[in-house]
Amino acid sequence: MWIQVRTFDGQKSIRVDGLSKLTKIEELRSKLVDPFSAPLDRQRLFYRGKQLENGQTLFDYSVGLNDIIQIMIKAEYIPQEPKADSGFVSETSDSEHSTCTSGGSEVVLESDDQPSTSKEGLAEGTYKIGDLIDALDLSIGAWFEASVVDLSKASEEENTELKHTDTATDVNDAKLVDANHNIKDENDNSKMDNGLALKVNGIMKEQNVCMNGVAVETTEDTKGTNSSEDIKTEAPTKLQTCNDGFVYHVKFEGYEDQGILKLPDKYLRPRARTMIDYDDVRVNDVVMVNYNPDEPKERGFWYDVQVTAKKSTRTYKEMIGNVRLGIDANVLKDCRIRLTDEIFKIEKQGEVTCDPDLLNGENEPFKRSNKAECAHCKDNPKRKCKQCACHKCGGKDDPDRQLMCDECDMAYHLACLDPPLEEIPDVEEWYCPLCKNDASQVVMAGQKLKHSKKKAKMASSINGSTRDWGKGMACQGRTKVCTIVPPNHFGEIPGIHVGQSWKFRVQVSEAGVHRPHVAGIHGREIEGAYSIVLAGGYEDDEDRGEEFLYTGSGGRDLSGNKRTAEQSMDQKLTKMNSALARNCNAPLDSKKGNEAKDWRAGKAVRVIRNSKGRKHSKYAPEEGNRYDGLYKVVKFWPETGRSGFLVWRYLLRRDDPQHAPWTKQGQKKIKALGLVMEYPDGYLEAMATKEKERNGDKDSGSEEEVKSVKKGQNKGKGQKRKRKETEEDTAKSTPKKCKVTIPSDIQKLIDCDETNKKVWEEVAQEIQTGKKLLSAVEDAFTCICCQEVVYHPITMPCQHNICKSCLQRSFKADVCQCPYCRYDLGKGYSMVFNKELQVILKELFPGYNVGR
DNA sequence: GGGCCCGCAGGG
DNA sequence: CCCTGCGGGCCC
Repeated sequence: MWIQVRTFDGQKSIRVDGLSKLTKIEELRSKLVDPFSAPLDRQRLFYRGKQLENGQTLFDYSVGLNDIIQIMIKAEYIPQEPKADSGFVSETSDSEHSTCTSGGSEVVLESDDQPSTSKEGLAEGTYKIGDLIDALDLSIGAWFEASVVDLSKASEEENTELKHTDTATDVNDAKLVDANHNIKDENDNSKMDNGLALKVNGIMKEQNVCMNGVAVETTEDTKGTNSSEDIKTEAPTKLQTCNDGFVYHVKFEGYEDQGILKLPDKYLRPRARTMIDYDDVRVNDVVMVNYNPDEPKERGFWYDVQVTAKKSTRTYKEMIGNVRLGIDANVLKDCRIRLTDEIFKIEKQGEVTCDPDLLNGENEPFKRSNKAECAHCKDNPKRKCKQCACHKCGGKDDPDRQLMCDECDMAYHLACLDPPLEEIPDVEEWYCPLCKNDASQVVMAGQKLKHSKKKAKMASSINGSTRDWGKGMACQGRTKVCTIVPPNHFGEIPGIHVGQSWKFRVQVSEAGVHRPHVAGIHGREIEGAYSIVLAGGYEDDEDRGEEFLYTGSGGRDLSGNKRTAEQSMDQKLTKMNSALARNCNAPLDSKKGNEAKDWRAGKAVRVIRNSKGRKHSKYAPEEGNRYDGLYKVVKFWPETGRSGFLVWRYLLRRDDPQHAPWTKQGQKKIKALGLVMEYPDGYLEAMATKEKERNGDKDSGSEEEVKSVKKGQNKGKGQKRKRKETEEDTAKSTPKKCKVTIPSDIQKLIDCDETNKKVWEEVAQEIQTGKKLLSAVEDAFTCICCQEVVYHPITMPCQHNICKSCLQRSFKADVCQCPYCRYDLGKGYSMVFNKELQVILKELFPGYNVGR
């Protein structure tokens, strides 16, 4: 086995050969000393977030074949003269100061509510304490109902910066849902908002960032408020927000728990109270409406909008307008306002009263409703909601008795927890059952691994044997998974050609051709068998190439952790044996077996032949495993096998338009496609180093050989090499006419299409001499069904190129499968028809619904 | 060359 | 969770 070791910066990466799963970490380290110039004690190794410790094995950490281990090389310790001032002081003071001052506002957590010392003689402010106003939320630019709770003379600092006081300071409060839940919800919302970073009230700390963009930095332009002269007197570089020299301490209605915000008069105005009828709104009017920039059909927040158009029918009224995000330049153009039953006049300061006493009775402002905080339950207090209330029971009762998770922010009733809690726990952080890591499973750096339940149950740990599992592929797992088709896919795998071969069974599994590593039949009892491997594992097999007799599985005693054994009991038609029988187009008879009348109508089985079958079969490949195409089960029956025990036997017959690999045409195609044995990544290199070690350095020829084999490994490369050879050949024999290379498709046709070979050679020549345009033949393919050459094939979603006439002849719209490989085009999984195919299918089958 | 026996992945 | 298995490498 081999793995990759890479430095953290990715600069250096090496392959380490000669490992086994049971290799100890210290042994691995010794192999890294030279390549990384890293002494043993300075190596730190990491895999999947764990630091590898001496004494453990690669298997303990589940390190697999070709996996990457990261190496960190510790710096050499050089004792230094201690310095007098080691950055201690600057570190703490720095972080204290810089927090929360990012935008135009500052969040200040005051532990005790200090009364303002400068309150006397402040009655001349624009607003009075207790005034009912609308206040602008700077982060989203919407107006909220608020009231003035205090005011103070703007200091020099406050004249330029907004200040915010948060009253929720109790440590326990931070844990309580009531105090924090809203914040969480809004955070979630803001994630979804497209760059608008919409949040309620700009009160959370994070919002300082948002404020930057929306309001504060654009205060030079003050067209939205009263006295612009004041501003002009100020130095242009300094941000000016206070017009009357006061800052108002404002409480937002419905968001009281989020504290008091200090705002200048510019961001305040008398509470909206006058509803305007839709019909009275004129174009160019500026009014306040409810709008949701993210979900225009839903309720949102209250924004000022300049109406640009009105559209109405008998039943529906809407306005088009430019929504102002705040009082400054940011505008959302041409928004459709649908909530036209609620349009408010924008009140001007000084023209109306803000005094709550005077606003009583008929004058009392209409309570406006905002966007629901919980998108799930729309804030319906009667509805249970596991998103905004207890995540266990959904109950909204007892908010004080709910705990919020510090990871997912979901709330839980103390009583809903298992075990239930009596009190809010006195801990820094609390994690809900879904987020909490099992502390017993966490491995700290330097700690030994916790033994896993799974590994404890394995044979190796039970019998305590010290036997090594080998340095090869015997105990390796997959390094890739086939996702092109589901595991229960019948028929051909797109992209896999007849004749393609793999050295190891695990690779065949990775390719999706035959998934089990050891088992001969892959299938499901009630569905059928998808693939089988012929490897001469059962003595009753008989291989005649186009047809063969296969033996079912079972009837063996596998005790002692064995994978194979001699027949020692009768086989049964269950599990995989039953699966294979179901491929036969005949009812399942588990006593006598059955035979298909129309054998081709059965389900196709992919057949893989393994080199081990060579003992009895001349059709087996020389090396590894070869995909031989699709076969059908003609009949199945029970019989007494050579062992004297009953075995189930199956007759399979080839039914695949692709030529078998042992035929002349098959061979040609394999050659043309450049198919060569595939080895696992790094395998050949590992073999080469092994060989080198065995021979010493005297024989370097073997390595060369390996390299040349590897070059041909990749199909593409093999093809290229082939093409290059032809080019060179032609260059030698005929004078060079043109530098244009023959397109690979044409080359393929020259190689495979015996009957039209001359035609294709002519075409190739025409291309090379510039007589024919490349684009005209780029689309030339052989139809996978009739093998005719077609210029514009129909490419099925399974990548098969099929000519129009073949598709027309064999495609069944009601079955909806690729006529060649029976790839399910419609029902099984989400396959998307390309446009070209859609058009063609519609043309061929007028009633067929291709658009899904 | 034959015996031994392991993880891994798949299905039930 | 348990049962199954037409691999594969190493030791004798």
